[in-house]
Amino acid sequence: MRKIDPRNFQRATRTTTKDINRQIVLNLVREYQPISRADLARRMEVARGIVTPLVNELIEQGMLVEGAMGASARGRKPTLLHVRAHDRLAVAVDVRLSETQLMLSDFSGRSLATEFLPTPEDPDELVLALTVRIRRLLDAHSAAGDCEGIGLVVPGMVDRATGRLVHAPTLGWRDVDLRAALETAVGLPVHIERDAVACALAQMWMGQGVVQGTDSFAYVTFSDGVGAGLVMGGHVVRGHRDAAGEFGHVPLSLDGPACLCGSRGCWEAYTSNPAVVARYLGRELATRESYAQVRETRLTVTDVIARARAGDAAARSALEVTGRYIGLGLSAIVNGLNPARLVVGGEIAGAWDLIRPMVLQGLAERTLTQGTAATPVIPEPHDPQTRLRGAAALVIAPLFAAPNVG
Amino acid sequence: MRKIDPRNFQRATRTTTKDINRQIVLNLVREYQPISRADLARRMEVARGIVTPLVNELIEQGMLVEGAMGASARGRKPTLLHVRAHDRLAVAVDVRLSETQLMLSDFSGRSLATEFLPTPEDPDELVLALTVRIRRLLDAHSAAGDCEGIGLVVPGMVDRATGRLVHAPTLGWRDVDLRAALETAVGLPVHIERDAVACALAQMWMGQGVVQGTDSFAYVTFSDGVGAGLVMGGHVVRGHRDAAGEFGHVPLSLDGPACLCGSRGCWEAYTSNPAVVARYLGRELATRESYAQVRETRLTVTDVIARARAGDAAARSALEVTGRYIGLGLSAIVNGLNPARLVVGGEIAGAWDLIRPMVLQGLAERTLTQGTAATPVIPEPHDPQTRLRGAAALVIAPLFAAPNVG
DNA sequence: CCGGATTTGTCAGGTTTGTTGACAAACGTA
DNA sequence: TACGTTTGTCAACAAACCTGACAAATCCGG
Repeated sequence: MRKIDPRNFQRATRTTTKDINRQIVLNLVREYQPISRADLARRMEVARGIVTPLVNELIEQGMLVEGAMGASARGRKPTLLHVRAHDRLAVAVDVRLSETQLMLSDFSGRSLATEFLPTPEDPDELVLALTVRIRRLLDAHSAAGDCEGIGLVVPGMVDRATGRLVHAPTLGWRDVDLRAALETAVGLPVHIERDAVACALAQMWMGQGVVQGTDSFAYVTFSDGVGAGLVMGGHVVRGHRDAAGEFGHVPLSLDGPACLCGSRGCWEAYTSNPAVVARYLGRELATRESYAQVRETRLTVTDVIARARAGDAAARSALEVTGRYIGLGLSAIVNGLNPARLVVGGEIAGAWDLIRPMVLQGLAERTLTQGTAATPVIPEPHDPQTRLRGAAALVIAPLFAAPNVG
Repeated sequence: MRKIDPRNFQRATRTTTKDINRQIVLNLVREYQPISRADLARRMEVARGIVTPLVNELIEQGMLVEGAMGASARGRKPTLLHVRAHDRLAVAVDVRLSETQLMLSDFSGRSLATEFLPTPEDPDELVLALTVRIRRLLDAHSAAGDCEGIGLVVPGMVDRATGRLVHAPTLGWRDVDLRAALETAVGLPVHIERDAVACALAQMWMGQGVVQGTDSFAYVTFSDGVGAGLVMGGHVVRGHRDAAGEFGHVPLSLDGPACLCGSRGCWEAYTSNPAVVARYLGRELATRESYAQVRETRLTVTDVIARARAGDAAARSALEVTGRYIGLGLSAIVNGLNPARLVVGGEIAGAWDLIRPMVLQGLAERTLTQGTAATPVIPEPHDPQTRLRGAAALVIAPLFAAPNVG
């Protein structure tokens, strides 16, 4: 039940009905392909005569293609429809502190090529390096299809209206206009988004089905920082200034370990990758400097997980304690938003078998009802593809989204 | 940008365009009344010929009425349109531990009559008592118009699909089918909702403008418990099982004061009414029993506020400390959802002048950016009308909401 | 007092859709 | 080969937006 904003509404025109139905057809094909016109009509509960012009328009637009003839027990064989995906390309870029990844992807999410480069310290250099590599990538695969846009995933806050990267704490960048710079350099539309939101989009649009059938979930990433991408009622929740999802800074304790945000006792200060390593080392994250000291050990969460699997009791215990804190923090999301599912990403998700009981215990400790305590928590083992798929989704998803009216 | 759920979509029919535009007209009249057809056409950027049939349909439905002739500098005078409100009634019911309030309201939110009764311990008795009083109320005001429904606000979790009250901790009720019982007894449609959500609806639909022009805000109530009603993108966020908004149980400290939910250190345990009184009395809420002891003193937050105003330093200090905790907890909502505004309701909002600086300090302490730290916090001094207006909105709002398609 | 200018509300005709029902094409089977 | 079944298309109708014209109502200057 949405209120119509009398200052900012979208009037329905003569073509609105068709726009809506065309988009429904498109999404049905995407979901059930290969599928015939007659099948579409049955799923939409309309006569076949309505579907035909919608499909033809989508074919003309280049969104759908006709494929082979299908099988049928009796009667005329249907011509099957597919989403046109294999000759439409998107460049996905994932900027992280450790490295920047590029992927050339088709519209089904299939990867055609991947590249890595060290992330430069200066954002201008990044734009330069990306431009060169994207051009080379597109030249090398020009036969594969046309590229329709670039999706750029960044570890920090974004202003969608202007496309500026407002603040990326791990990179130390502030107020950089990445979108405009890359758009003019490459000559393709650029979509920029925060990493956790992109991961949520990846689940929503290119996922393997763990959030299928749900219209609300939260994707929580544990990495250098902790953040969430939120989907409620089929909508991505971005908040008033695109700052929603920073659950990493809900307090677990007002005077707990120091957090890089400047506060103390944030969930992130208990569960981020440096926090896990510090816990394993028996060090306290009492000051900001202690983060640098932990980093200097060059020990990673992946190392800690490997040692735990090798029988290191201290590593195992550090992970289990972390698991409980993860569950405790998840309870804030569950109590506050009541999503149908929680998806947990990041390196620590690779140790799910080790931490699962503690996560669920922590979650149950602070949730209010049995129903919310039973919210399924699904690990997504660390997979660089997720963020890249999210980056591709930035280009692809808008073409499939519902038109907004009312 | 919403994804169309291929398993649960709403196809557009021949009348969808008109349905959307009719609802837009209705909302424009509601916002700008009195307003002429020609003005509506200008605001919608369509020809006047499109507006006329939409308006006539709404008049026929009984949603609009024509009023007096308007003034005009030159040319023919317009006939002004109004939302038909003064002869359409709704019964608003607010169930609280201390007492249950009834209001007979017209569709503009104007109160025709108010009644109070002590809340019975048994839900069946409540239905009985409500039935008698609602019938009497409607008989007494039968000349004022027809009643179109009952809005029921309860202090607890609700299952909207079945209309059952799942759990109301302060009342000690579990799994009560209030809606069905009241519907059959009175013979009018009953809409049931959690109190914080109803308060958010009151702001959204019948508010005095503090959230006008924003499509996202959180209404946070501080009373026996602490809860929030969330509105994001014009939508009320209810979550997967109508349990969203329970921010009262985000932890401020994992081993803080005991909370009635069974956990420790919840925001609620620092900021609820009993917590404020306990703070003033210098008592710790270490166990569940301590809540009963605090209640036995019969001291209320209103008393504490009065004493603070009278110069009681301990009272003043208790309120200020509470203010900081309120701000600290609000930061979780701001970081997690980034609403455009926060509205604070409950008794403590009546002491806003005393606590404001501490609330803002607490909020700024834990928010990530200047932008989010500057989220406006608007007090709504305790006003029993808010919840009752929210109850009325449960009946009224669905008639004005946007049709859902796509 | 009258004609022109202006604004409002309505209406007829054109266009674009959904909707309905009919029909040819394609296919398997008796 | 005849028949039933299924698919895809098309024509006729209805419902909505859209356009442009027009009558009604009002003010104002002469």
